[in-house]
Amino acid sequence: MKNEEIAARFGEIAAMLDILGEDTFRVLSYQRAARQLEDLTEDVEGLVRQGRLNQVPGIGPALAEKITEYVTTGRITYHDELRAKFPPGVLDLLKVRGLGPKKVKVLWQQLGITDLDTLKSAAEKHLLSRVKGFGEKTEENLLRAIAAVKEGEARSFLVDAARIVDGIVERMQASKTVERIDAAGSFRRMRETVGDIDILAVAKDRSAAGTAFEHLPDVVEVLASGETKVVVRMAYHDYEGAPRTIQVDLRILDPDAWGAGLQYFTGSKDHNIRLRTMAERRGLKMNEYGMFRDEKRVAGDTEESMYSALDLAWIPPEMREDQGEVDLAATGRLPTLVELADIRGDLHVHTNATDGSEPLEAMVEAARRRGYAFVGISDHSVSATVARGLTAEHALERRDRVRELNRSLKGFTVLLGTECDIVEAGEMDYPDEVLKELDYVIASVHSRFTLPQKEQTARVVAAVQNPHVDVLGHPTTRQIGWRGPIQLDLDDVFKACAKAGTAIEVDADPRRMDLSAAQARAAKNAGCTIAVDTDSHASGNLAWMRFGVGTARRAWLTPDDVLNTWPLEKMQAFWR
DNA sequence: GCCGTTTTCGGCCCGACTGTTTTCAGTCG
Repeated sequence: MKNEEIAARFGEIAAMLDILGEDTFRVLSYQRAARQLEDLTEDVEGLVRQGRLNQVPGIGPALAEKITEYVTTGRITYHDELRAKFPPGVLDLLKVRGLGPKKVKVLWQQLGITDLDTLKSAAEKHLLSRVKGFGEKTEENLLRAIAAVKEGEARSFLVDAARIVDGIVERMQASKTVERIDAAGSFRRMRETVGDIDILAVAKDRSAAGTAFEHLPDVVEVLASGETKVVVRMAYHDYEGAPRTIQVDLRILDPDAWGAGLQYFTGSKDHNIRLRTMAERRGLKMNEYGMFRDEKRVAGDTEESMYSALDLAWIPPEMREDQGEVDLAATGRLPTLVELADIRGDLHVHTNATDGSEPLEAMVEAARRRGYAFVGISDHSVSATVARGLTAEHALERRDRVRELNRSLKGFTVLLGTECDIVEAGEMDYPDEVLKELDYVIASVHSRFTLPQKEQTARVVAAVQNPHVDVLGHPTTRQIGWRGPIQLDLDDVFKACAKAGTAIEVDADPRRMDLSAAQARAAKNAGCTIAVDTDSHASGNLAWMRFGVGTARRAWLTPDDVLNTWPLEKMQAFWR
């Protein structure tokens, strides 16, 4: 998909225009288009072919032309021309917290600073404070911010954000300074990673709440501290144990503006812009304090009241990305999204027979305690040597153990499956005689990641067409922050899955989130059934289901679309 | 740059906070 490549170029164009001092609204147009391209469910190349680019909100004639140019020639002349005006490194300066286009321009054109290292030494030598608009405090702040950029202030995994949110909510409640507290922002929308955390609170004594927030354990820096807003950086260890930091914003709201604030700070930006435009046409004014007709507030205590003032049904946060959800809400056609409570079981679970850390019985018990009706055990096949994959004999050996468990468990079913490697050109790692003895088969790519798109696609399509294969596991194999996706024509894969009756997975491992929400939505539109799994390697990982469901909701999936919400018999019939 | 059931031109979200300023520009979300 060239969507991301074009989005990245539009982002750069926006940054360069911004530094050059061009019209802000042109800059915003490029930024908006970049966001839309990132979230697009369709391959932009297809849209170009079908002449449907103008259907994408925020893409007009000028941007459509640039997209078409990139798709046909692999470059955007306008982008190249702008780039030629900028020394390499200047755009990196924008990543520094506190540096925007205006200041970067001054640094570059007045001081000749074009990269982070030069900026650092200039700040250390106090060369910056000689320039108008820069002072001693700015130099100090910049040095800290440069260090943060160099440490790779990456976005945080959803699972880590959830733990941080829970900790903050618990401690702030214990401090007795807040009457109400909850998280908004991209966390509430369940984006696969979050850049910062937005916490909203209602407090009688605002400054007491702010002070309590600033003094939470793990706060390493207070970035801003005002009457209604406090911003801090917090240290944490990610779910794999690596030390990291994340920015957390606290907004303090009036009780009767709770819904308005929740709506406003949940976003997304584009969703809110669309609502504000609607409000304006109705002679209403909409902001984080409420919905107003002239000076009179007509809504704001609940989110529902805000949407209702615009004659809209309440829109689930996961759908608020300006992808057509507002139209559906206006006409009462919003889908009933899948919920965590709809999930009847988890189909992607490993044990210590391969690379999991706990025995089969422990994983079964943990799944049972979650209230599931079934769990599928899917250990690796023989070719997965790093994961100590099972030989065919060992894979089948456990059938008796599972039968025994199923006899002793009331109202709960253990399914014995496999996560079987797709080997070579799409053959399965186990022979058919072995696959047909198992309750179900997940087929996954764990090798030959660098095949060209044509071969890789043919390989995966061959695998999903195997009559014994029931689920395609983590289809793109991407791992956030580490490994990009394999080259796959997902449209072809989706078509093949839909035709063969093979489900396709949303793997909720925080690093995978594979399929992504946009891809899962495209899969649904292609007629695929989706399995939402955790790929658990320890019993604690089963809780990742919450984030898999979040991704499914971002993909607009209903319970009907999700295989593992179905009754066992229906699911097994689908497999046959 | 985009966009339109009052507009094909003239709008485009706007408030909070900081730092350096001495009344406000820049940044952020």
